[in-house]
Amino acid sequence: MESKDDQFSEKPLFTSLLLKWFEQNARKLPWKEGKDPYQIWVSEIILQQTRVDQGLPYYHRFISQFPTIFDLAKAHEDHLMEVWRGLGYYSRVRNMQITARLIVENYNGKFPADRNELIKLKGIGPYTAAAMLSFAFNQPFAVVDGNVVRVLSRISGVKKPYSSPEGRKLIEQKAEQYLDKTNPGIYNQAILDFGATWCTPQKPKCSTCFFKENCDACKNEIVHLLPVRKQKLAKKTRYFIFFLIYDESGQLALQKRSDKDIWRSLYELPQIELTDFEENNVKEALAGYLKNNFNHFIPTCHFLQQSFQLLTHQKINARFYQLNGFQTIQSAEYQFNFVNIKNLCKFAFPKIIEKFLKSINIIHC
DNA sequence: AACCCGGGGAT
DNA sequence: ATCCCAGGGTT
Repeated sequence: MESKDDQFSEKPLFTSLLLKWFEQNARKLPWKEGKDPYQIWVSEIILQQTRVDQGLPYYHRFISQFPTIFDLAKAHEDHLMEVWRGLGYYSRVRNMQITARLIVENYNGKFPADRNELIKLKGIGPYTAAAMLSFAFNQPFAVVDGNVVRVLSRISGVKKPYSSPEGRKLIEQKAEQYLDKTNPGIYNQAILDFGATWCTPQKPKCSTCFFKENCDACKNEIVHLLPVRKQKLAKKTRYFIFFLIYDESGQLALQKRSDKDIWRSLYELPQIELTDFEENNVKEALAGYLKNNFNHFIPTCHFLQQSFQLLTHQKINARFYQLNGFQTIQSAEYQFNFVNIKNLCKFAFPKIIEKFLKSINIIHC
């Protein structure tokens, strides 16, 4: 009686309040019903980077198609993909079958209750291992997923991104500190449900939160700023000038891009890259290019058009010029090749090049 | 450490 | 459009 109270009061305040919150607010989810490691594993893999609402119907279908790990191990790949279709991240299900076969072969169909063993399995990383160990085997491992990072960042005011070594250390330390080691499964479920339904990314329910008096982010009114995400690299802006060059027989000059940069191994027009499109800079670059590459007979140079392309990490500015009066005899050491424009369809171009070639009506595919 | 994998819901 | 989701594998 007294020991029970002592035990309760020894828990961190956050832990006690979270467990109390969970008593009233637990989500009912099918994989919480039993403690079958196989079903828990299936649910955790499905829920990687996937919302519960989205994954739920897939979970039911998966379990009905592959009720045991033996069914999964001997399933045909087409059947797997049919069940997984539309869920995304398809390597998840391929890795599942690799792991299922290994578990059947080496472990008689039963997952080992050992983190060092689980973590070796395809598709099981730190999160999924902790989830399986705590949910199925009641071992004291704290889950750390997007929900947990958000909750802990806010209540503890962690301003380092989880992706940084310092941020990761802080969060993992807090996760370990708050974990209820006597009931790790319950605690982990609680913090996941709390993150998913209360301490949400947008519009968290701070005004009715059990922890608002103690939450660092809430007290300092920086909830909306946490967690700090890894800074996306600023979009680099690049400036290319592409040259449309025909030889005497009407063939077009192309060159292949290197393996290092964007558009690797695609084809493009002969090109120079500038630091900007400031007028004098462009003039100098053009003059230099013509002088260095066509020193016996300088072609004339006409501006055709300008265009833009937005990539994930880069903003591309492109200008296109046509060079007239090119003479093949001087081309021996050029890095580009001349291609019959009838064959242009065979080459893979960056979107911005393809768009240009279509705009001047020399490819149609 | 950076990049890749993906469809979908919320804003 | 952008963010983010019960992350993990590869290079």
